This record gives sequence, C-alpha cells and structure tokens, in this order.
Amino acid sequence: MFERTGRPLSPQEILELGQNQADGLSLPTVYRALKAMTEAGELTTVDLPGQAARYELGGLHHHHHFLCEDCGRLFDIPGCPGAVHALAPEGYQVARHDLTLIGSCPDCSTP
Amino acid sequence: MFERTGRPLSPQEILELGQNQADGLSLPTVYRALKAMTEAGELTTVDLPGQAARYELGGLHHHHHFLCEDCGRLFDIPGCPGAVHALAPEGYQVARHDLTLIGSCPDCSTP
DNA sequence: GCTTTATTGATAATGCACTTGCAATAGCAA
DNA sequence: TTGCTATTGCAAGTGCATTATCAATAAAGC
Repeated sequence: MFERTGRPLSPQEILELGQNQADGLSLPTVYRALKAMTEAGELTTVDLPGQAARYELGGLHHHHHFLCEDCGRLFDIPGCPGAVHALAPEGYQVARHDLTLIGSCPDCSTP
Repeated sequence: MFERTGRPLSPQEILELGQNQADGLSLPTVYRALKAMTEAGELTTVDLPGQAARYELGGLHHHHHFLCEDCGRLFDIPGCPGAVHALAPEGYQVARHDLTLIGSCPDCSTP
C-alpha cells in the first residue's frame, strides 16, 4: 500500500495497480487507506477540475503538474516560474498557486 | 441575461443575481442559458477543482484567475508568466496551461 | 380574442465521486 | 484450534452539480 510510481495517482489507478499485484483490492479499501494516509500526512491531494482527485507522496518539493489529455494521466514536473505571485493585482494576497500544463505526454505524442 | 460583472460567475451566483434583479429565475433556466451561450461561443467555461464551474465572456485575452478562499469568488487577473511552457520536460507537448492564484481578495483581506 | 409555439419553474432524475453499514474474512494471542 | 479484534469486500447510501420531464405561463401568429 505504497505509491512510488513517481506521479500522482487517482483512486481508480491505485485500485487497478493493487488488483494487478496479486491481492484483490476494492475501492472502499483504497479510499479508506487514502484517507488515513492523507490525515497522517503521508499523502497530499491533487485536485483536478471535473475529475477524481489524485494522490501523491507528501513532503515533496514545490512542483507542478502536467495533464495528458490523451491518456488522462497526471505527471509531476519540476520547477516553477518565479514571478507568479507578482501577477496578483494590488490588494490580493496570494497564499499559494496552482499551475497545470495540459497537452500530450511522450507516450501519447509519439505513437 | 448578460454577465458583465468582470469576473467569472458560477451558476449559483448567476441565479442569485438574476433573482435579485426583479425577475424570478430558476436554476434550470440558468443552465439552459449557459449551455446555449457557451455553444454559441459567447461564454467560456472555467473549471475549478471540487467546485461548480464558472462562466465568463468568451473572446477575452489570455489571462488567469484568482480564487479567494474566504468568499469563494473567482477573479480575473491579467498577464501571464511567459516561461511557463518551458517547464515541461523533454517530450511533453504543451497545448495550454492553467494558472490559479489562491489567497484572499481585497474585500476579505481587509475586514 | 383565441389558438399555437416557445420558454419557464418546480420537481424529480441522472451521473459521478466518495462514504458507510454490516457481514465475512484475516491476523493473531492464548 | 478457539476466540477476539481489526480489516476487507460488497452493496447500498450521500452529497452535489447538472439535466430531463412536464405542466403552466408567456409570447407570437392568426
């Protein structure tokens, strides 16, 4: 019950991975484990619009995500354009930000 | 039935605005109008994770959004850090990107 | 003024992600 | 092995945004 694939996984993906790995695994069990691990700080949540949330290991460096429109997978991408907070107009206090690149991953862009 | 408040509105917000403006307005009507106007290209959709979608006028310049965690409202912010696409690692083809700043709007940060 | 058509509102239904209740199973100590 | 506790799977249930249904009302045409 550990996710080391290097990219954020959705509950469905976790379910399928778990089922492939010999043990039968059910969706409620996935959600129960995710909830427990998130509360324990081991995982963090990555929310996407209109889709199920993804989960990745907590304590990672600040980074952003790449969403492949073809396969629906989400990837971590390192780095961050520094000037982001300066975009906020006068009076807006920025606590954090969220950047997602959308396109095709290597697997899907070179068929 | 036109939204010129200068920021993206959720169906709920549109409903409340419409109801305040003399006419009784119902949620199905809001969704019907939004669907028609979106298909006609007059509106574009702004999806947020875990929340109802927002709608804003189509044909605006490239811009991003600011989400106030206190009041839940979404605002337009001009500009864009140019170097965004360069963040993608080798092999990832970026079609577009999505940047959201999260924090407190002027109304909420100075009570 | 009266019939036909379109639009609206109220309500119920759908789809989806996620959660819960509960019986069955696994793990483990004695 | 026996009995107890914790975890699991299954199936049903929640909550929410969105959509369909359909009668009623408003607008348009005659």
